[in-house]
Parts: sequence; structure tokens; C-alpha cells
Amino acid sequence: MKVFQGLDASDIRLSNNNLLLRLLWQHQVISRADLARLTGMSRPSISAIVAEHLDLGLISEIGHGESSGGRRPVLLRFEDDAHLIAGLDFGASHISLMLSNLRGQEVEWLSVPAQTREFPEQSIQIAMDLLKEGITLARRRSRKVIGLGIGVPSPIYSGGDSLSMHPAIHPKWAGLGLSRILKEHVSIPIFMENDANLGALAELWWTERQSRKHLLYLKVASGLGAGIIIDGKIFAGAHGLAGELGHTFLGDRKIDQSPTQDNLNSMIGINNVLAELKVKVGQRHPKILHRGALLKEAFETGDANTQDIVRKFIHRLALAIANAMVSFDPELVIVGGVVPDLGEEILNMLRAEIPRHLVWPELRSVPLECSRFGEKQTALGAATLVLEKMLEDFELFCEAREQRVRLKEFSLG
Amino acid sequence: MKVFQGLDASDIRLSNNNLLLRLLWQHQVISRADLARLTGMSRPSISAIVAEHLDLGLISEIGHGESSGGRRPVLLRFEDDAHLIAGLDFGASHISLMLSNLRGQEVEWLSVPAQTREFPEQSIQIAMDLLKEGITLARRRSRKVIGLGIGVPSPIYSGGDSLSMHPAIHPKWAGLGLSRILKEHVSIPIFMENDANLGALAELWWTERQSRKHLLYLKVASGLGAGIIIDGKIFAGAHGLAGELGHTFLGDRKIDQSPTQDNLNSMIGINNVLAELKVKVGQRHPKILHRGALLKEAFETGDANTQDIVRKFIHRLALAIANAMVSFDPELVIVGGVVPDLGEEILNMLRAEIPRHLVWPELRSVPLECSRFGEKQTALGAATLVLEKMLEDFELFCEAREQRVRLKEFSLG
DNA sequence: CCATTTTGTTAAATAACTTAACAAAGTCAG
DNA sequence: CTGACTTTGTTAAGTTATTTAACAAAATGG
Repeated sequence: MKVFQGLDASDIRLSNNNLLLRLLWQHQVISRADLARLTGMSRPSISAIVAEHLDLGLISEIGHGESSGGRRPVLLRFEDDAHLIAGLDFGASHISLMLSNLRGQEVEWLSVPAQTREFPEQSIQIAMDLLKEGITLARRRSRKVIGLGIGVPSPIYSGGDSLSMHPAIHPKWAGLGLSRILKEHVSIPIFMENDANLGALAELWWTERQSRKHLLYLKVASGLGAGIIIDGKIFAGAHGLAGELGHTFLGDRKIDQSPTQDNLNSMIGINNVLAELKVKVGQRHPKILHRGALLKEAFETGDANTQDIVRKFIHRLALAIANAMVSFDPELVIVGGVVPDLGEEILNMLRAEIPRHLVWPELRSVPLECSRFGEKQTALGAATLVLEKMLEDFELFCEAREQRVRLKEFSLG
Repeated sequence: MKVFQGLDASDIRLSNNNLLLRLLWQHQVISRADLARLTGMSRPSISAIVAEHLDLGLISEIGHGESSGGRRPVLLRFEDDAHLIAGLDFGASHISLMLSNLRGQEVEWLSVPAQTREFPEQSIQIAMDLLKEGITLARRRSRKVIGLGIGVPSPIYSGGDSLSMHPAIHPKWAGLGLSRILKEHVSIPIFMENDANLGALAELWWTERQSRKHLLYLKVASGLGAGIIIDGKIFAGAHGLAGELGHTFLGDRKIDQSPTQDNLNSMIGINNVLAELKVKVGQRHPKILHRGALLKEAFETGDANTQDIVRKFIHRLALAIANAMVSFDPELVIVGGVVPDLGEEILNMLRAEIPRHLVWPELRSVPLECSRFGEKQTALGAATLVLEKMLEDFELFCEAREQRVRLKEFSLG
């Protein structure tokens, strides 16, 4: 119904308000006169809106800029540290919380080992505790946490009034409405997304790529997941399943095979590859993300057979990436998960093979880069998701004034 | 730069103007009072905007509706036949022109055999002639053609100031800026798109599916192409290559194979399948689209070996569709090209196999339907593209008042 | 040092919407 | 059949956000 809503004068103010906030954020420091030039709006209007933002403390006047032949402009600065954002990551082996400022800069980092897939209740308890600690830390800095982003290693499942892990791959989470449970205990805006999509979002926002409209992020870990950015936004599909490339097939598959066999998750998943290499995963690499180094080591020190297995892995990954590129036609491909730890030699094999599977010149010259945030990728992406929503609709800032945290009351069963 | 433009009062009017036009179009017949309720706008505002549309002749008052306990409402009707739209299809074997009204209803249909891939200049000449004839026919009905949509069997290539066929797969079209050439001779708004995307658009708009946000259209003809609708809009990717699924790979591909071998185009393309079946394609089936019937016939009358080949074809197609579904996560899948002519038996084989490759329950219950517009699919989609643009930005209607057609002057080299 | 430029503000004008009031045209109970 | 009530569409006045025009403050520069 909202779609068919007519606009009135106050909607203009809302829209222009958000526009100026975005521009102030983007430019960090800018004058009213420049804002007027940038937007085509008149200086009186700019002044009126800027006054509101000054009142709210999101920007401040920091003195004068250089004259360009007349009166010197007053410089406005976006206050990156006005508030904090929480990014929560339900990883495979850890639950982590990042507190970031409004520029995606890490302020606090907390991480606790946890088997999220196996122990949902315990995981939620850990998340609550982390959140509580994060809010305490924020308070110590006299800052408020204005929003919470949550990353999960699963497509987002919309069950009833809540978002949660997908029961098809997280059966023990079935019936646990994660977003609802958290909402009952934290009264700030909450957003939830798949980890690969958040990884893509982090790359889009924090590595000089905000101008890219279409971006493909491939996370190779225990399986293969894609984060898809279309028109600068996460694309999740009709049921949150878009980009679940681990559940696609490459080989000459038999009709009677189960869809959990022989898919890209099993062909490309790092644990399967390490198992095939008979590499023991010891205490040295408790985090899946760090198992790329094991593969690198095996390749560098192994015999011909070992190298063949690695080559086969890279071959399949190259095919999967080429296929995904033709499907989504991105401007940039970023590979995350274990890939950044594979080392230059293996990476160059990958970079060399992909174009061999592409007919289109445009795609052959699409850059392939490594993700840069390691184990913090998802948490940072989760914080970024909150920031994105807030720069989009500034009213959320205003609503999120008073947060009551009642974490102590939490207990399941 | 336009992105950062601030809004002012006249933008509200523009937006509300378009909103009402869309609603009038959707409802076909509706009163001012209902429009006010639907949009949340006040009745005086509605009246003011409706008056403008009445002036332009896009709607008319057609009497009174039923009373709901008070004064009877004046009913407004969208005038579907106020203008005509041209949809031009550069097919593999034919060039066709559809004139449609503003409801996607066919008014004229012209089609001429042509080898577009081989003879670009001749094809353009044919298209010009068709367009000229179409405009003449429109004039005879005292109607104006207010926009031209063009469908091409190629990704759209943006070279310089023009859109054209992609030179990588249409080498003879290299350097021919199709949209520019046509723009020089027809002074109405022109839009161009890939045929699979237009097929998807036609399905979205004209078969009670306008509420679907994400839709996947798969055209199986000489190759495999996907039309992708995301959020109700065509998704073409960064270089117009999104959904070129014929250039992805399924089998256990060798690293040194060329990307033009062993891809889905060759595995699923109808001509290759018919060749494997040793079916002679005679005069009976000059159009690729109609070769589905040959496959059906072969399956129904053939020996075990023949049936196996058809089964293998369906198996591969099922895998390709399942993979595409996991990638794009649509609400609905529509198969076009030769598939609608394969008959119920083969279609049921396809419908039965796809869910076997899907883990996600949501995807297993996504409907698979056949496209319904046959050889007119692309031309209808092209006309639809124009309509979409115009309902989105009504100003295009106003600009397209005076069309000067100088088709006679056209000649290449 | 004075004319010119640039910036930011104040005051009046403009454009689109809203609300309030009203007339027209209908329903419905008694 | 009549009078109270409802619904629709219009007119007039009020609101909100914008714009333009005018101006003051502050800097440049010959």
C-alpha cells in the first residue's frame, strides 16, 4: 500500500534531508555553498536543513575553508564518532561483535568460540552477553549504540514475524526466531543478512568502491556462497536464496543423486579439499577461514599428486567463478573466505584460468580481487548494513534515541 | 550528477502525476474518490492532476459508478487506444514489427524473413521499411506511434553514443550503431533490449503477474538465454551480459577448451540436439521457435536411442534451470523458445526432474510455466518496454508529440 | 582603497499540497 | 414523501517547503 502513497511537501524535506546527510557523509568536510552547487538547491534551503543536522550533533562547523575569491566558506564536518554501530557475526566457529563508528572504523572487537550450528540456545546467550558487553563499552565512551546488524551463515528465512537461520541447513535452529528474540531484548533497530551478502557490502563500502553498482563476492569456506550487489544494494532474491552457488552443480551429474551430493559446496568446500589431501586440521587452524594457509602449504611442499588435487580445486573454482560472472555480469569480483590465504602462486593460477572460460571481452577484463577484512568481514558488513539503512532513512537515527537494554532477563527454556 | 539533485515542489507534482497515471492504467476504470483513498492524497489534489490527464486525452470520464451510500462517483477510464507503440524484433530468421495499444494488445503485425546475423545492412533496411509501413498504418487509424522498442538476439553493446548488437557474437554488426541509425530516422523515444529480457518483460506484464518482483525467463532456441526480472525490472548487469547462461558450463570441462565449446549453448541449443537426432530440418520449420515440434515428434515416434538423446537434453536443461534458480532465486520460472512446443510428456519430465536438484523447499515449489506469446514474444516485449518507460516517466509522452519520419532518406553505403 | 566576488541570511514570492466548508447527488428510516 | 445522513467533487483559505531577490559580511585584487 505504501508504494502507492502520494507525496506532499513534508516528503520533500525528508528526501532533501537524507540527501544532504548522505552528501555530508560522503564528503566528510564540505561547505553549505558547495552543497548548494552539488544539489542544485538554493542556499537558504541548504542552510535550513544543515541547521537541523547541527542541532542533532551529526555534523559540526569546524572553521573556514579557503577563499575562492570572496568570503570564506564555513566548513561542515560529518561527525563520524557521534554514534556507534554494532555488527554481530554468528560464524561457524566463533561469535563476534564489532563496534564501529559511522565510518566503518573498528572501535571494539569481541570474539568468543562457539559451535553455532550445533548449539543455538548457547549461541544466542553468547550473542546477548557480547551485546551487553558492547553496550557497556560504548557507555564508557559516552556513546550510544544506535543499531544492530546481524550476519548469519545461512540464507535468511522469514518465518512468521521473525527472521532466522534457514531450517533446511540449520535444523537445530528451526523455530528459533533470531531477530524476534533479539528485538525483545534490545530496543534499537535490528537488521539481519546472510554473511556472504554482508561480505560483499563491506567490500563495496570500505575499499574505495562505492561507485561500483554491480559487485560479486564469493566466499569459499566450508562451502561456496555468493554475495551479490546489484545497483549498489544487496540482492537476496525472492526467498533470500539468491547466490547460494554451493548448491549448484558443475559435473556430469546423475539424475538420481540427492541435491546435497556432488554440488559445488562439496567440490569446492575447503574441508573436503583438505580431506582429499589428507591434511590434518589441528589446533593451529581452529577457524575455517585460516585453513587456506594449510592448502597453500600443501601445494608448496607436496608431491605431484597433491599439486594435482590443488589444481583440480582451482580449476573447479575458476569454472564456478566464470559461470557466476556470466550469470550476474559484475564490474568486479572479490573472492573471500580461504582464498586470500592461498598465496600469490595459487591465486595467479586462478586469475589465469578464469578468462579462458569467458567469451565476452568485457568480462575477461573484470578485476578479481581478494577480500581484505578476514575474520572481521561479516561483522563489519553487519555494521555497514545498519549504516546503509540509516543514511538512507535518517528518521531511524531519531527513533533510536533511547535504548533500553534488558539483556539480563534473557534465558531460553 | 542527477543522482544528487535536490527535490522541489514541482518534483512532487511530477511524481504524483506519474503515480496517478500508473494507478489509472492499472485499474482501467476508477473514480477520483478511490484514487484519493488509494494514494492517501486529498480529493482536491487528485482533481487537479486528473484534470491534466483529461486535457491530454489519456483518460476520459465515462459516466457514473454505483453509489455507496452517497453521491455517485464519476468514473475515469484509461484510454488504452489513445496512442500506439511499436515493438521491433530482429529475430534470427525474421524481422517483425508489432503495433500495440497501451494495454499490450496487438493492433498490427508485420513480419518479413531475414538473416539478420549475416546481413546487417539489409536487415536495417527491412526494419526501416516495416517501421514506415507501421507508421502509415497508424496514421490510417488516426493514431500516433509514440515510442519504439527494439529487441535483438544479443547482449546490448554500448559503443560510443549508440546501442547495438554485441560484436563478439555478431561480428558483421560491428561498428553499426543500431540505435543511433534508427534515431536519425525516427524522432520518437527509442529503447533497445536483449530478446530474452524482453520475453521476460512480456510475461511479467501481460499474464497477471505484475505483482511478481523476481522472475526468470529461459529462452531455449539455437542457444540458451535468460531474461532476468529483479524487483519488477529487467536486470542486464554491468555490461548487458547478465543471464547469458548459454555461455556457462555444466560438464567436466577441460582447462584448454575454448569458451565457445562445450557450453550450454551447444549442449542445449535445439539445432545441435536435432543434429544429434539426425532430424532433417526442412521447409516445414523455417523458424527456430517451431523446431520444438520436431523434437516432440522424434521423441514420440523414435527408438530407444532417440528417446535417450531427448532425455539427456531434458536432463541437462533441468540442471541448467535448477542452477539458474539457485543463482537468482525467482518467484516464478518461465520457459520459452522451443519448450512450449515440446508437448506435455516431455514438459512433465522436465517439471519432475528440476526439484530433484534443489535442496531448498521454497525453490522446489516455484512454478515452472511455458511462455505464451510464441513468435510475437520479443516484439510484444519491446512494445512493453516502451510502455514501462512511459508509465514511469510521463514526460516522455509529452515530448513524443511530433514525430517526423524521414525513412525514405535511409541508405547505407 | 574601492569594485568585485563569494558566502550565508533574511524577507517576500511561488508551488504544491492540505484542511475546512459547501453544494450536488445519492441512500435510507420512519 | 421527507428529512437526516453519506458520499463525491469543488472552491477557498491555510500550510510547508521551496525559490528568488536583496543584503550584509568577508575576502580578493588591481
